[in-house]
Amino acid sequence: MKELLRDALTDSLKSLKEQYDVDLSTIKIEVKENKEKDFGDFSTNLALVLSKKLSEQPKKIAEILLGELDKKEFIDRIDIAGPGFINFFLSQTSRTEILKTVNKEKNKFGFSQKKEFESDKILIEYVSSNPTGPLHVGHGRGAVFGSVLSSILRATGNQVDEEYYVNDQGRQVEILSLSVWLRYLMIFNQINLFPNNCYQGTYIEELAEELERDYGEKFSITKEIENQISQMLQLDMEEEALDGLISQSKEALNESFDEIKSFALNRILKNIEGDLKDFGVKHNSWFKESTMFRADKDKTPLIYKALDSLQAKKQLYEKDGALWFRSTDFGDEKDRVVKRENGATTYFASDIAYHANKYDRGYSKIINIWGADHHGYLPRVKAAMSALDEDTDKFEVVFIQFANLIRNGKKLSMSTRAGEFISLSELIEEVTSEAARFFYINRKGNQHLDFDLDLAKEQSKDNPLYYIQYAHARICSVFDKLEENKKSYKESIAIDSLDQLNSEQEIEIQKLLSQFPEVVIRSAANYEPHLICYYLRNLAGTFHSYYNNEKILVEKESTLQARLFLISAVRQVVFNGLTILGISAPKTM
RNA sequence: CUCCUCGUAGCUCAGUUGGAUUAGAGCAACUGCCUUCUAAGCAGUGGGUCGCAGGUUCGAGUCCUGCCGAGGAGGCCA
Repeated sequence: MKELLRDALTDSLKSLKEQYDVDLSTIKIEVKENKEKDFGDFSTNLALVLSKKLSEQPKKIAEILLGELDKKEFIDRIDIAGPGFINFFLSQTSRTEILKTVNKEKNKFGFSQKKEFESDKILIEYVSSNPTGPLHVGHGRGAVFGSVLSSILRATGNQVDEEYYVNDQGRQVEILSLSVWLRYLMIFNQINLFPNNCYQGTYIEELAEELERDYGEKFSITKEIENQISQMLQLDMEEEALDGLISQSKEALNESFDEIKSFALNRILKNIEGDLKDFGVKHNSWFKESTMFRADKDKTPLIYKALDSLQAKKQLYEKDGALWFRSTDFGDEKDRVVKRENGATTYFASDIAYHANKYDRGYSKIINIWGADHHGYLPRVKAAMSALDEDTDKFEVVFIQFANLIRNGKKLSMSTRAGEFISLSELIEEVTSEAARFFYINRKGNQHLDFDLDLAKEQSKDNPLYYIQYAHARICSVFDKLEENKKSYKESIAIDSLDQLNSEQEIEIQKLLSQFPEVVIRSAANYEPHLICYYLRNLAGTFHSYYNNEKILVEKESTLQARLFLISAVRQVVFNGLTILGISAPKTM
């Protein structure tokens, strides 16, 4: 409908151009929906925008435009109001068009295909938590956000890949391996002390037990090494001492250290993947940091390839024995180390190579979902991409704020350090996966979120998810009742009876339905999934109100069929919206 | 100290990319509505100097600057 109005305005703009001889090609025609029904269904501020360019009174321009606007059949009336707004009043038949559209497009309504441009190939990287422990509630919000955003971007006609970047390299993973091994040795009573800066969770002990079950005594040690290790062990160790212990362990175990490492990593990753699956989150690609260090088919490993090309562009220099990247030349606050004095590359170096690889894979958009605590990290990654002559406009990062869990009106405190965290799987078990998804996404991502556990479990109108799902169930139930009454729904009669739908609420519902495609597009363009939640809440509310006000199963056949047609469109749109959010639309509740 | 995100009703938050007498929801508070298609719901009432001060223009909750306040970030950690 908006399109039709815009087309009509474009035509009248052309003739205006002839009169004034001014270039109007840059003018953007905006057609807006009105909230106040006294002002009509739609309006445009075109005359106001033009007034400066033409140095003419807006009202006069509006009149000229209006004169040029042929009275289209879908328009009932056109007014000029206020300082120069042009208001359009739609005819009754054009309003009900939307119902036919929904009825025709069904599951596809609100989903668009891109015509003018080729669809974008988009990579979304999200979650990417370190594989050193199970996912906790802190990861939940980013997980749902990424998964719903992917779904929204697909709904608007793009091809989307969802990727998890696995940091299976570096110190944290070595501490993990060490932690598992030490717990394992404790099973054999070879040591009896566990350092505080090793990983504390009970899952480490479980991994150690599994290790013992699968490998028996394979990783136990001689008395001599036992003494060496015990001597180094302290409850409170310096970080350096811990590194010493890691090298000592590597020496004692040789290749077996890597065996423990990959055992622990695989178990934890499997666990993470399972938790995500239970949460309705599925990545189709798992990119391991370690793959960038492999020299496949005599090719230079990706990490060195990236560093070499920075080197070739003279963006690296040596200082204090380390290798630095001139990120300040590209707007970063200070230069960053890519290779340490000890020869090891940094995490940042991996990230440079990883992001360069994303570009190499030919994506037209590269989106990262990061926790808000990483925001200081963005300038250096951007700097690196600029230095490599990549188009940084393709690269976008969405920062997600942390969520507080609220129970009995009080914040739950969490400390990762002491292993006191609520795991994601515990949360899902408590409130169900769907409620968790909805509550995480029901807020702008860059906003702090209070997640009220009690509310998420509540089955009443206060819980927006139940309220929305209930609208769907209610409509289904009306159709069930219809059959019980030995009546049936006949679309052909309905389509001929749409003139029955002209109460205020019926018009309001049709307006809302026609907004759905725009809401999806807007939430895709701005990366704002919460808009869909708010939209559905709104639609459900309008329906519940209508339901209470007007009996649907009435005697008069034309009215009955028309109302059924209307609510079945509502049901379809609620269903489509929930589908995008990855949430089910139950038939009964 | 520098940089990010933010500040809207008692609480939790929206606000269609700068639009129209009257800035919207939901909680919470008060008042009504079940012999009826699900009351798991609906209708109504009260509640605001959009943090403060300037600026940009026909027009600002929305854009710019400066203050005030909240949270976060600034490692040869990942």
